[in-house]
Amino acid sequence: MNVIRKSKRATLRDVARHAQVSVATVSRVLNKSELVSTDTRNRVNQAIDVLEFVPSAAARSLSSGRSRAIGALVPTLDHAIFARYLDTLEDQLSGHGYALIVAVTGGVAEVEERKVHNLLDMGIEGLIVSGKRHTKGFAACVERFAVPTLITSYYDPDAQYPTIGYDNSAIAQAALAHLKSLGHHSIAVVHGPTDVNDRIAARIAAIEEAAGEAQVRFVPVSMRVEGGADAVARMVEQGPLPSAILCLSDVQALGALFELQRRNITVPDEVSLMGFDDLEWSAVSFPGITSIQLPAAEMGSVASDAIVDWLRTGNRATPKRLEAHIVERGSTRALG
Amino acid sequence: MNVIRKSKRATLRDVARHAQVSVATVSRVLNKSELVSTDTRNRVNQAIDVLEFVPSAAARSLSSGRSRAIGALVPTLDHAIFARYLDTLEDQLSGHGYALIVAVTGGVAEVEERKVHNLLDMGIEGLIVSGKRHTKGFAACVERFAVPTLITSYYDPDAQYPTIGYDNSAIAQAALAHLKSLGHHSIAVVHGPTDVNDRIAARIAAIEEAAGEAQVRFVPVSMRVEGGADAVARMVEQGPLPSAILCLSDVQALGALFELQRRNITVPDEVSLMGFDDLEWSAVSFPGITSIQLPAAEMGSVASDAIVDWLRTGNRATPKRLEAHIVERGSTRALG
DNA sequence: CTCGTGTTTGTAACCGGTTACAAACAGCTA
DNA sequence: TAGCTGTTTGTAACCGGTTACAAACACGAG
Repeated sequence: MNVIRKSKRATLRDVARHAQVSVATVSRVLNKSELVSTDTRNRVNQAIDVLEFVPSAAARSLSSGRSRAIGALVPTLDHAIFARYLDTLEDQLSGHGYALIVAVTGGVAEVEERKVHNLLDMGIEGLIVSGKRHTKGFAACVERFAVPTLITSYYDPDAQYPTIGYDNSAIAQAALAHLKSLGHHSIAVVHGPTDVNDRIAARIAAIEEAAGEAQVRFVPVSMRVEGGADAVARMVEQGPLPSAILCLSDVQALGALFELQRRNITVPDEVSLMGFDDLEWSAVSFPGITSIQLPAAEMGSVASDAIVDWLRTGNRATPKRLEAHIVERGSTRALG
Repeated sequence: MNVIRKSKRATLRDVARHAQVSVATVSRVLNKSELVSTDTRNRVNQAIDVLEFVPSAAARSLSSGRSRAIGALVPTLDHAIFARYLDTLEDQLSGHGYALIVAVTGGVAEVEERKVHNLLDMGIEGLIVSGKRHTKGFAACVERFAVPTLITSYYDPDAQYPTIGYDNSAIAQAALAHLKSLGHHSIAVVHGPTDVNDRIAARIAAIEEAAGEAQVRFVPVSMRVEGGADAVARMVEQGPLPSAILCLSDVQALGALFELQRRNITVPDEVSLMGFDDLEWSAVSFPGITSIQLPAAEMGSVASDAIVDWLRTGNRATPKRLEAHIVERGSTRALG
C-alpha cells in the first residue's frame, strides 16, 4: 500500500525540517498565531508551498478534539422546504468554519437510527434533526454520544432537545381560522402521511381541535404534486365539493390547482384553495395560491447560529420560535 | 478544559484495562475481525457497554488514513434537480459506509474556491462536483490535494476529470428537433443565467448550432418559476409570439404556463410549451408539460458507485453517459 | 554589567486508534 | 516428550498534528 505511493504527502515535520524550524513553529504559522516573526513565517510558508504540504484533518481533529463537522438529519432532500432550509444552513455553517454532513432518512425509523449512528460515528460536534418524534434507539444513540443536538421544523419549549422552528399547531389553526373568517364552513384538509412526519400530525391535531362547528374532512394522499391531484379527484368522485381546500403543503396545492383546472372547476369561484409553505410557484400561479409562509431559510440560519454558539460557549441552546404568516392571494375568496 | 469534564470519554485503553485484554484485542473486536475467541469478545463487548465507549473517528482516520467522507459541491440545493440527485447520492454513499459532506456554491466562483478548499481540508477521500467549468484556483486546489474527483451533470469524455452525466448538447438538440418535427419554426428558448451554469451554456450553444432555418430567439431570465412568467410577459409585450416556447428548465416552464394562462393564451393551441428536467409537476399540470427526463436520481447512484469503486480499486473512474429522453405530453402539438 | 521584561523558538509529551511482529498456548503427531 | 501447526493475544511503534513548558534571545533601564 505505502510502497505504491512514491511520494507520500509531506507532513508537518517535513516542513519543519525544510524550513529549519521546529514543528511547533510550523503549527503556529498554520494557525495564524501572531507569535512568529515575519522572517520565519515566510520561510515556513515557502517550505509549505515547495512541499505542497496539506495538513491532515484527522491529526488536527485528534489532537485538538474538534472535528469541525455538524451533522444534519432530514427526512428528504427532494422537497423544496427542506432543501431551502439546508441550503441556508450549509452556507451559514461554512461561514463559521463548519462543514455540513447530510443524512437523509426517507422517514424510515430504521434508516434514521442507522444514519444518526453513522453521523455520530463520524465524530460530528453537533447534530441538527428535523422533527421531534424519534425512536428510543435514536434517543439512546444521541444520549450516549452526548453531542449537542437541536430539533428544527418544530417549536416546542418542552421538548427533550432545544427546538428551533414554528409552532405547527398555531399555524395550522391560523390557516383554519383564516378560511373560517372568509365564511368557509365546509373544508377539506389535504395532507401527506402522518406516520413519518410529526409536523403534519401536529397540524392535523390542531385543526381537529379547532374545527368547531365547521365541517372538516381530511384527505390523506402522498406528499407529492400528484397527491394534490389525487385528492381533488377523490373529492369530486365522492360527493359534493367543500367550499375550501386546505393543503398542508404547497406541493399538494399545486397538484390540486391543476386537477381543478383540468376538471373545469374555477378557483376561487367554485372552491377556495389554500396551501402551506409558500413555495415559489405559489406567488406565480394563476390564480396565486394563498399560503402560509414558513421561514425555512431563516430556520437554517438560526439553527446554525444556535449550534455554533452552543459549541463555542458550552451553554445549551434555548428554543426559538419562528413566526409564520399568511400570504393572501387569489386562490381564496370570501363566501357570500 | 479537561478539568471541567468530570468523566472524559472512555478510550480504547480504558476498555482494554476493564476487560483485562490488550488494546489490540479491543481493536480487533471493534473491527469485527474473527480472530478473537468468543469468550474474549464477550468480555470486551461488555466492557464497551459498561464504559459507554465510543471510538474516536479522528483517531481511527488518522491511523487508518481513511476519513470515510465524500464531498459534494453543488451550485444550489434549492432546485429540485440537484436536490433529487443529492438525495440519491447520499443514500447510496451511506450504503457503502461513506458520509456525504455537502457544500453549496451559489454559482459564485470565489465561494466555490473557498468551499472546495474547506471540503478538502476536512480530509474528504473523494470529491464530486456539478458542472465542468471551474476557475484555475479550483483546479489548483483539487490538483494539490490529489483527491479522486468526479464531475456530474455533464458528459464529456475529454474533460479533465471523469464525467458522469448526460450530453447536454445532444439533449438540447433533441428537444429542438422534436419541436421542429412538430412543424415549429419560430421558437423562443427561455433560459437561466449562463455565466454560472455551464450546462445551460452548452444547451444554448447546441441549439444555436442546430437552429438551421428555424427562427430561434433566446430569452434570458432568472432560474426561478417567476423567470418563466417574466419571459412570457416580455415576449407578449415585444411582439408576435413564437409558435413554441422551449424552457431549459421545468421550473421556468411552470412559470411560463401560469403566465400564459393568466394572459388567456391557450397551450398548446396558441403556443406549444416544452420544458427540461421533467420535474414532478410536469406530469400533473394542465396541460401536462412535454419535457426532457433527466436521470437525476440515477446520476446520484452511478456517481456514488463510481467514486466508491475508484477509492476501493485505485483505478480512475471512467466517464459515463446517462440517457435522457423526451416525455411527450399535452403542452405541445403539431402545427397544421 | 546585571537584571527584568517581552518576544521568538524548540522539545517532547500528548490525542486515541491501527497493526506488524512476536510470543504464548492448545492440540495433534511421531 | 519433543516438535509442529494453527489459533489467540500482547507489546510497542506508528499515524500527524497541538500545546505546555522552558529555553534562548533582544532590548532598555538601573
